[in-house]
Amino acid sequence: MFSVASERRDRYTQGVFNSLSGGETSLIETLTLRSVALPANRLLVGEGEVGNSLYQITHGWAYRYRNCADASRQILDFLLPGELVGLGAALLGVTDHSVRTLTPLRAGAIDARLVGEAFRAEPALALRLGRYVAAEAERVAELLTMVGCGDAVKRLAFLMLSLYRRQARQGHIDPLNAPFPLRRQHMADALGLTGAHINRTLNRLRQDGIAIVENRRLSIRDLPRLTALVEITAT
Amino acid sequence: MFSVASERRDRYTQGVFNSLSGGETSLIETLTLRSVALPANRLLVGEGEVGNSLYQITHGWAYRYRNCADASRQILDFLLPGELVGLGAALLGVTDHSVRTLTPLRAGAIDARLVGEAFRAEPALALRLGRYVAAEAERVAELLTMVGCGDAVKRLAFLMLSLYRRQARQGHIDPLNAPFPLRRQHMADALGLTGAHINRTLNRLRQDGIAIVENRRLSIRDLPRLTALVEITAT
DNA sequence: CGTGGGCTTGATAGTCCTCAAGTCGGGTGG
DNA sequence: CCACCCGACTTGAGGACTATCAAGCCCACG
Repeated sequence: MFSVASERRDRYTQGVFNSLSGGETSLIETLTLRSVALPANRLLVGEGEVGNSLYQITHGWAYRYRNCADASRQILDFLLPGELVGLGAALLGVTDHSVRTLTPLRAGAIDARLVGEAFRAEPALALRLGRYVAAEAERVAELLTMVGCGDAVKRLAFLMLSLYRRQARQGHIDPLNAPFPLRRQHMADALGLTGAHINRTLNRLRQDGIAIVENRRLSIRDLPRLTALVEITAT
Repeated sequence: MFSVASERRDRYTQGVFNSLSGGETSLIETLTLRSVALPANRLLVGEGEVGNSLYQITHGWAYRYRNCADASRQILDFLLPGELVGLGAALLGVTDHSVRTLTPLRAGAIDARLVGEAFRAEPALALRLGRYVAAEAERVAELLTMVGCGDAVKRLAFLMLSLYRRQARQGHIDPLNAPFPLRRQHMADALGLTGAHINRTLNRLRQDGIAIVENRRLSIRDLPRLTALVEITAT
């Protein structure tokens, strides 16, 4: 007897809830509330909410960001299928950032009490959640490093590689035709650049035969050189 | 009967281990190994270590950073007395960044098994650790936002305010004479600027009567304007 | 078929970097 | 106690990278 929710979990939750014990699984199932579906570019979690909203993405991408000044924002991380939204908020009690859908998105809403329950009664699950938070922090630190130390080419190469690898880790992905649903402005907001300059930089990467972004897909033409751009290049 | 370790903890651990239950306290005491003392500018944790090293700082400051290219690095966070070093590494099993002392430093080394034990047997302590990791991630996200969206003045104002507030939260600090042991190069590496430009920007803040950094101390002359620089300023 | 949003591209300007030389201060060894 | 020395700081000139602004284009959508 499988619920719809558990089938979904089997297929998509490779990063967080895979291979759980029976108690953990039943706890999660008890606290999984409902499934939500949103179009692209919708607010999932608003900054400053006293969020009881915890989601696990089943289909589609989203991104976390903070508003800066008037019209500018900083994208902190992209969220892929299988990943959690709002775990940090559930732990700290407040959300300091917003989350918005990048593509049409489906997600399972989970009762935020899962977190408290996990720490109280399911140590293995709690540890998993802790590691998830640490891994997320890891990614933000990596992005900060690139924004702080790299020029436009290096930052963009990093973003491409990073998103490609995260997808590849979950299953086979064609490097010549990987999903890459970011618009120019998303890349700009993630990397601390402008849309216009992103465009120029993409042109250069295309002309150099390194990578092409087209039609919301990424085609990596020269993985070694792309990797070299991220690892070696100074400014 | 108080051990040296527990006295230290009473006075300095306001962010992490304060007001613990008896079981938690005894667990920590069991796993607190020894005290270490280091001069300034020494490596505490090296990148790539399979770190069993978990510390709690008792005196002095340190900072986490990642090496970028050849000679450049990105400082991710500063670590103040009472805070933990190496918790992320203890959770994930690998360290992706280095930690270096900023001032002469004393710290208590804690057996990294504390983390596992906490999750297994002390849920309240585990939750506290989880929150600590989330708060640390929070700070990195905030720094990324400033580096991504702000000009030099805004970034520097943010850094001053952020470090001042973290100290003020732990006890009363004179805004006109707050500890600020960063060299130009540390500010540069944290904010994605160069030492030379940090210097010019500090000059402007001093000439505008907003803040002065001198002799490793920070003197905030106009807190409202300093705050406004961080919150309002666009470009 | 009109419209709007995203993309593209050019010209111009600004912020910040690079490089380099000179100053200052503190620590060390004689 | 003093001379020396090294690292940190300071300041200037020139240049690189990226932002800004603006206009035209293309496509998807209503």
